[in-house]
Amino acid sequence: MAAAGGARNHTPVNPPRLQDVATLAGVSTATVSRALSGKEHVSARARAKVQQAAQELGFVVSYHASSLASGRSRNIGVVLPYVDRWYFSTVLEGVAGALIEAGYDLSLYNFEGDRYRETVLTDFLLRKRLDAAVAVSLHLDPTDTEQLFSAGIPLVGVGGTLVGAPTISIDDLDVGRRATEHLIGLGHRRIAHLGGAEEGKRYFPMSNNRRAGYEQAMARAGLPVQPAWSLIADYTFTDAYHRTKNLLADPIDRPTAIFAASDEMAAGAILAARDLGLTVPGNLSVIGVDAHPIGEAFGLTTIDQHTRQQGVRAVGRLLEHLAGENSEPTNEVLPAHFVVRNSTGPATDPIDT
Amino acid sequence: MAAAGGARNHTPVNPPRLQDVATLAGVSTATVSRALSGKEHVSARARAKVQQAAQELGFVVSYHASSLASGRSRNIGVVLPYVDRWYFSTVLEGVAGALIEAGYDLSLYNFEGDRYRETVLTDFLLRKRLDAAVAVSLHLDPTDTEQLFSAGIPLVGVGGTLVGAPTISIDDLDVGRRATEHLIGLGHRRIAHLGGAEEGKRYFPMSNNRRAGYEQAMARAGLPVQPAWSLIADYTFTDAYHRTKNLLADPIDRPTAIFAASDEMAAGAILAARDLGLTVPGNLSVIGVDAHPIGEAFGLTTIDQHTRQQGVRAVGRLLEHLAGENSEPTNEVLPAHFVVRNSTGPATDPIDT
DNA sequence: GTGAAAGCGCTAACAG
DNA sequence: CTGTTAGCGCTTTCAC
Repeated sequence: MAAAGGARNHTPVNPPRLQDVATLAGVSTATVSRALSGKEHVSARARAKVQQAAQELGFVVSYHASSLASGRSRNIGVVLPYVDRWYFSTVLEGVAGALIEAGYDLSLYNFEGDRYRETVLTDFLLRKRLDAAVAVSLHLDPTDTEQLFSAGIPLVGVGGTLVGAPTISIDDLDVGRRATEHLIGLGHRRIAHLGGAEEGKRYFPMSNNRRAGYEQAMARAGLPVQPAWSLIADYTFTDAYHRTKNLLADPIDRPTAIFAASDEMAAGAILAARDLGLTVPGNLSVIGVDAHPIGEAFGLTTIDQHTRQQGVRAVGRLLEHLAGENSEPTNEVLPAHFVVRNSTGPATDPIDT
Repeated sequence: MAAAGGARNHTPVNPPRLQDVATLAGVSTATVSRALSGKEHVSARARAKVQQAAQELGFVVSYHASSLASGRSRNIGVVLPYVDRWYFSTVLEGVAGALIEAGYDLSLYNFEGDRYRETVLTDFLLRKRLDAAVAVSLHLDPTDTEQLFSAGIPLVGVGGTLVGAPTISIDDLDVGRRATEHLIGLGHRRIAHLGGAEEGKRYFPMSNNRRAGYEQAMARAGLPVQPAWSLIADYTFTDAYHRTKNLLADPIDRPTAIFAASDEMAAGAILAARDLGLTVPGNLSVIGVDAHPIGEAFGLTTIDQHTRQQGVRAVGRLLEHLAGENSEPTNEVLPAHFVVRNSTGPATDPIDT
């Protein structure tokens, strides 16, 4: 038999059940249930009595019982590869806020890179406790998604494409192109790119697309893309700092501008330039992507991808899906905007003809 | 009646129930339940048959049913004021990892400052779906905690003290004192502090304690604490950058060293100094707290508070508590260590006699 | 060691 | 509009 319920370490009071409220209000449990969940077919009078009684008893429905009986749990899973990185924690803030507003609980599943990928997918996500899930910047095989779908868990993706599910993202190719064109428009011809790695099967092709946008813009302008100037970093400030320092070490043959795929990397690049005695944007222009708060102090020009909003919109899409609307597995593209500060300026280096 | 179960948007298969496994294995549901939850009193043979059958059917227990019947949900709540700030997201990573290892689900509750404080405390936490909760750097009134306790939700705090519950923290007073003494030991006498605000009732007195440690060290060394040099910032890089710039503007009357309560603020201070043409540590020494990854590129001297580990330990403590051990409401102090790089050096400014 | 059976607390037909 | 009544799928005594 189940535990008698009650507190585990203090005043062990038996929490009131729906039946208690019904008795006190002088109605049936069915009416209490309807009244409390805001359903139709309850007289104003009954509703009032029920609310009064529930209030008096300090009643809160048991989610387990409610979920078991109804098949819905008002609980959404959020699956991501990292939580201590800016992009992910910011999307998470957006998702969490939107979920609270909608009255949903949030179950967090962190892969920690690939470490818990299998465990989460196999042991956690399938326990039928989720109404749906949002996958942030994750690459899920059709096998993985199919498994979730057939467990009755609809999915919405953020940050790229996901087979068979609706997704929210920005146009990374376009972002890469616009950032590069901003630099080209300022007269730069020697432009390097600091992007992310492909990262196996874990990620959406975000990094690749921004890099492709860079290459496309360069090609259109008839500019060469030197392999040595197309760097791969791990999206951290420090890694970008070190790689940029090496990149800029040669005073004769160095770029006059850098397009970094994230603001943290862009800021690291700026610091590296300064440590080398170069001025920004005097000797080097730098543009990033994100509108990360650290960019302000660096005077960083960037493209705002409205990260938090991506999370908010993902929840919106999910709720629409749950309501049976807009559940086509299409990709919804969110806009991204320039934020021009002063890390980018006209190319002046005489070397750069 | 409840929904027939099954998928919501693809192949609507009825998920196997415990009964199905029992039938296939030729035993009773009671035996299946025992076997699958690793309990005693099951013959090796029965256990094997059950596991085989469960495997075959792809059976996963329904957490709602299981929780309702047992009163336990293997679900822990994590409550914090922000998730998009480094300290919190890093503690969260630690908590999430430890929880996955232990087979627990994680429900995330983000206050967003104070925005959802009431909502979370009132509407979400009390729904009897949590076995316990960890509160990260949160100030909870005895009223709040008592409410949780009597709802049967044990609590563990991280980052300070919490009335009536076990807590994990570092010794902030000591950290503040050691950081300041490091500076004093290098010969500095004009030392400023960049700390956080008291922030109403939301936070643990972390900021205050680090500041108190600073004041204590200064007093012991017979050094004056100028009010104008005891700055209050919001823990962000950018705010620290601006405040430090103002602080250092006066070339005659300015500090030769700064103790910042976080690495992000310390890094912002370093950038501000450089923008003013000052060298670090030549003209200004800076020390932070955190071991934030950004510190490396800045060569920042800091005190590592092993943030992730605080989260891991909190879960450890919680599991002990749930197992009935070590449930005294005591504070467990974790160590913090110096990481000396090159943002701190001997005081050389002639002004500083 | 194993099975029968009584719930856990709530929801949703269905009948009235 | 409201009450009655089956369950939702599992855990856990209790008897065998």
